[in-house]
Amino acid sequence: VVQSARERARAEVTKDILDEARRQLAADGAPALSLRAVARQLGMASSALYRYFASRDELLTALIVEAYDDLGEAVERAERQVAADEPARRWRAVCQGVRRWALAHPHQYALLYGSPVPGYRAPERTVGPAARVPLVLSGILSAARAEGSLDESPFPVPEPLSSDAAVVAAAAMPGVPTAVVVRGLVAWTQLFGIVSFELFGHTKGVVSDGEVFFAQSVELMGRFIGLSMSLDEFS
Amino acid sequence: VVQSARERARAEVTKDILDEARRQLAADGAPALSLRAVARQLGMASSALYRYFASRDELLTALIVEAYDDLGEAVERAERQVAADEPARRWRAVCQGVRRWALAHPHQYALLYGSPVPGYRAPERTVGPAARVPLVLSGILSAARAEGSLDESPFPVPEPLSSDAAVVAAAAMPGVPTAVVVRGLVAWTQLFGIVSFELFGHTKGVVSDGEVFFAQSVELMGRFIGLSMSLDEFS
DNA sequence: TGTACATCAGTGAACGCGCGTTCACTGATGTAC
DNA sequence: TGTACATCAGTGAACGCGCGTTCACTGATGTAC
Repeated sequence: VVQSARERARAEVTKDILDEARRQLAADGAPALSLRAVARQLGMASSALYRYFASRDELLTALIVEAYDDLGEAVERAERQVAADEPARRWRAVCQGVRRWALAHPHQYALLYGSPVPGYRAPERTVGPAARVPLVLSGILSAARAEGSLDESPFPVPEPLSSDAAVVAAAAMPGVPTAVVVRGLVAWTQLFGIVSFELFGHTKGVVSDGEVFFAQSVELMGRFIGLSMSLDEFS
Repeated sequence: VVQSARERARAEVTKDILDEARRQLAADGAPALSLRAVARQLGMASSALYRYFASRDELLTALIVEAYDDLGEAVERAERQVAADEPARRWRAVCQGVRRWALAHPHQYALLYGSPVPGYRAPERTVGPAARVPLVLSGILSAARAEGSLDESPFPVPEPLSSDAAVVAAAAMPGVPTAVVVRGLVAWTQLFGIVSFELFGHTKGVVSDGEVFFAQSVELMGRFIGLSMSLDEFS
């Protein structure tokens, strides 16, 4: 792949812009991010940025995609470090991965999972990256089910319901019963719920040790899903 | 209580300002709320607002307190409409109350439970109103425990953990075992997690019917807590 | 290999807008004697 | 009951700031013959 000087320069400047935008996002949060500030820091005219991003929203979108991918990669990496045939450990690794990434990147987490930016509509290309964590989770469920270690008994779902709401999610987990899919979705919302609450300050004055509470939550929700979470493996 | 004309006028103008601010918040979201726009709508000079609120942050705080109280009241009202000695129904009522309020007031919900406003620190006086929903939840747990209908078996918590993290929350529920308190906290984070996900668009393309999924979630988490959720009572 | 033309990155000025907050002031309401 | 003074709501101008986006332009890089 041969790149002309122009192409190389373009790639480099694009990267510089993203780097600086990411830095400002991490430092001051998404609402404070401005094209002019980025340009100023890079020593270029603010109008020059329009050669690279058509608008502020496009820059925001690039940062969102980046953040989803960064989170997805961190979570996938964490999962890869435990044995593939031990769903309980994979579940723990994924949950801890999400929390750790969130604590390390609070403003990017808020950009992804906090209040939607008013007037901003997420374009199609954020969907794929946003699906990485859910995909990892459904992989764990599928694997546990396949190897027969999934306890399907604890929580039967009233029938008229189970058939309905989770159709789309179920497509990612062929063979997994709908009742289990629903439990997985509930655990998914709980995972991000607890992380958001900790990060956004809602557990202040309620929970004394966020890390310990989170670890407990992971154990409990793991069992809720039907994974075999042996107590002695818990560290 | 006799009010001078001045006092009456002051109370009225204060109310007008809050009404208009609430209207703009509900319409465009917190980031778009500006003192100048409020003043403009009321036909007064923007500087006049400073006789009533020392800064934009103070106005925001007033709106936050108001929103917490509105949510708290809605939830308490919903709970009061079911029998006090049926914890399962109370749990359902409270969850539905939270979701309904959130759907009816998305921007206020986002103000309370979305990304923290950068640079804004919530003052003490938001703490009480913010605690209303958690208090209602802990009341349900306490009542269920007191009447002996709480199943404490399903999820034992590893011991080194249970003693630690939930001390503060446990104080609101004397007599309730720590393991149960932790389960309650987990359910609490799940409740707001699922509502946030629905409201902020993270279940789009995953869940087809938000209402049905939520109802299932409520049943499952009710059982997770240890409440006796009889299937046939489910509507 | 050299020339003519097209493409493209970057500039700097400008448009049009909005914001929070301060300050000296006017005039009305309230209070003390 | 009437007067002198203090309190307070509201005004309008100003400060100082920042923003996203457009546009005509320069000058360098790339391309076709």
